[in-house]
Amino acid sequence: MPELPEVETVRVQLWAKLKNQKITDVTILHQKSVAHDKNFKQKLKGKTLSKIDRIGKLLIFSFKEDANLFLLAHLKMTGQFFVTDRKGKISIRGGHQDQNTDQSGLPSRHTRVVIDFDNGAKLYFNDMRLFGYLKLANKTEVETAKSRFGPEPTSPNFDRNYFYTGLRKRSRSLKAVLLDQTFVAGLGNIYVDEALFRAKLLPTRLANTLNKKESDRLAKWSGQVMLDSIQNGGTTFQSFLDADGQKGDYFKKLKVFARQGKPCVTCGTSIIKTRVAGRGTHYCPQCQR
DNA sequence: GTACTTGTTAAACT
DNA sequence: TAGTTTAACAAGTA
Repeated sequence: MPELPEVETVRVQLWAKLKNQKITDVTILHQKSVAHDKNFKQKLKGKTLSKIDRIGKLLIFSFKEDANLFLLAHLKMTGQFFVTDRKGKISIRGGHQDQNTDQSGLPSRHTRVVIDFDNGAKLYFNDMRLFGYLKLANKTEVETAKSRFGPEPTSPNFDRNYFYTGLRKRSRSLKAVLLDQTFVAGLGNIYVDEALFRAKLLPTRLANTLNKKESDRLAKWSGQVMLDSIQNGGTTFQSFLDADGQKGDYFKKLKVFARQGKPCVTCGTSIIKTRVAGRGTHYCPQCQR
């Protein structure tokens, strides 16, 4: 489940391998993965990659030849990018690990799109469950897509008053509110649980019951857990692999996620796993209130 | 065969 | 109108 830190890690690595490279060919193996766009290949061929941006968990590719053409990429649950070099050797794996790829090489049975570049690199988009997508968009559509994202808690300019005001007018659980990308962008199931543990707040706590101090604590940790993860190359969980097939290191630092039944690192109480806002949720019943 | 997994959105609801 | 809830998507694992 790639969240902001994993997507950011992938963004940096893709740019390192593909910057200013021209697309020489596109192979679509599954139409759904390109939003059923019949002109996908024709529009991309011959375009030179000039930038890769990210907002929340969405990647936005720009091209030198056409300022009104963008490629939006979302990995959703099981999307993953691979890049191979001229010799076919894998130089990037990022996103959700596809067990099959290790055995059968590329393209694997979950490869949905292949993009060839003129330096001999190939970009593979694998997506087992087909939730992810590569989608072409114009400037207006990109602006619309961007407008649906709230601010990122990782930003140094993240506004704690906006956060507090937003919490006060929401009657849902903290878990649901933090997962809402229109309120704050970038957190997914893993980092929501981790941020709540560090802020000592229960996932079931209703957002409008927090005081300013608690809100500030949650704002701080929401950003900090993701920044820490980026520093460690993302989280590997069934799973995320980064450049050169390296596993993200952050998994080792998770304090509650996937630790149900294990002792809380702070107080030793058994970590609980339950369901909140329709999602698997982990917390310490002693430390979090 | 059944339950369960998750990011996002559309639709129905208050 | 805006916030909330739920189903749906999809295919794999336990």
